[in-house]
Amino acid sequence: MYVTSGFFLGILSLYFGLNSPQMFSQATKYAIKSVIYIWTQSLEDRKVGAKEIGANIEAPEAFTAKILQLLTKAKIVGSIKGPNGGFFADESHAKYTLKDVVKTIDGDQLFAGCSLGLPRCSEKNPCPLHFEVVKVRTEIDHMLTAKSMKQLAVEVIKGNTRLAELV
Amino acid sequence: MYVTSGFFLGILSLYFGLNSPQMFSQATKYAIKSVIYIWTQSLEDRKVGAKEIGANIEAPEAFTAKILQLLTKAKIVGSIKGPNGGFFADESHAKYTLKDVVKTIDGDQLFAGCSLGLPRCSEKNPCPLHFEVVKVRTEIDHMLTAKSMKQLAVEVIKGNTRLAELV
DNA sequence: ATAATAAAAGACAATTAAATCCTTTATTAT
DNA sequence: ATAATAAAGGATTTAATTGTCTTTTATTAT
Repeated sequence: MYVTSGFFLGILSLYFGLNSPQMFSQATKYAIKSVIYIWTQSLEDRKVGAKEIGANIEAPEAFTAKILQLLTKAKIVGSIKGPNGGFFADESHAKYTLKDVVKTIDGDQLFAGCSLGLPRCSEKNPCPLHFEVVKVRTEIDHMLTAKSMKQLAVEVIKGNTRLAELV
Repeated sequence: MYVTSGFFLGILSLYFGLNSPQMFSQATKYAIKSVIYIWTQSLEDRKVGAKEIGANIEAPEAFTAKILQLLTKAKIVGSIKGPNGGFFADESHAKYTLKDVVKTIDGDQLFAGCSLGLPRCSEKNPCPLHFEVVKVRTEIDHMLTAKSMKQLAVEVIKGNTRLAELV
């Protein structure tokens, strides 16, 4: 009796299950870290390029550059082309919070709409999770609006929090 | 002067941005609704097939069947093959909550790990969101453990909540 | 025993998100 | 003006998630 050619295929078979949906998309995580990093540098009067940002937040440079385009278009940070250019933030950007960043990249589905996907879920017509989700969203809203991106950067500068692994 | 062939391509150009990460993956949403639906029927002593489940929770049948396999393997519901078979839930399944369902399909990344992806994020070494995320997760944990799947089904039977659109 | 039923399992296709690469545009220093 | 720099824009690739289809296995009624 011979071992069939399909023997090893079983090992490679795709395990369905074990996804990993998290609070934020990967793109939003990079966006949050990028904006905070830009602020840490702008508070010391340095403009930064996509390459430097990617390196400091441990994110792929090209993908980070795409995300920076969206953040710039949304006016959450500023950018200047050419030599001595780069991304920066100043007082005109000081009002923005995590919520603005998250909405720019992921949209508002973390805050709005039924968590089970029912089109007409409401107080009067709730899904099984409706009222508990309202409470969770209250906390999410607080998390995303409590501090400005600038304030979050100050904490990083102080060494109280960090954007990447320590070496 | 002629309109170039690429004219309409611009319209089709991919907008980067506007993703939609939500609290739960689509698979988990179907899983939650499936288990609650199975319970509503089991409480009236009916076993149900994947086809009926898919129809009643407004989910694709074949995909729902895959999810049911995982739920069955995790012993969150029971199943019996063959004529008069189907999915069901009884007192041996009465202890399970939303948290068990979510963990089975999505894993525990909604509750565990750094929301910004830092490998060694902790109280002593926190990311900028760490302490706020802890508070959000307390609420998420409450939402997912407050009631058993059976209790959620009772609310649906009573007409207090629902799993699909009303007609 | 046999046919019918329904879940389990596996392979595959489509869609969306993540990531990369190449070209164009704006700016600045020489 | 020209070369160098850096963001903006576009097209494409890769990977993960979502969704479908077909075959196999277990069970039950005839």
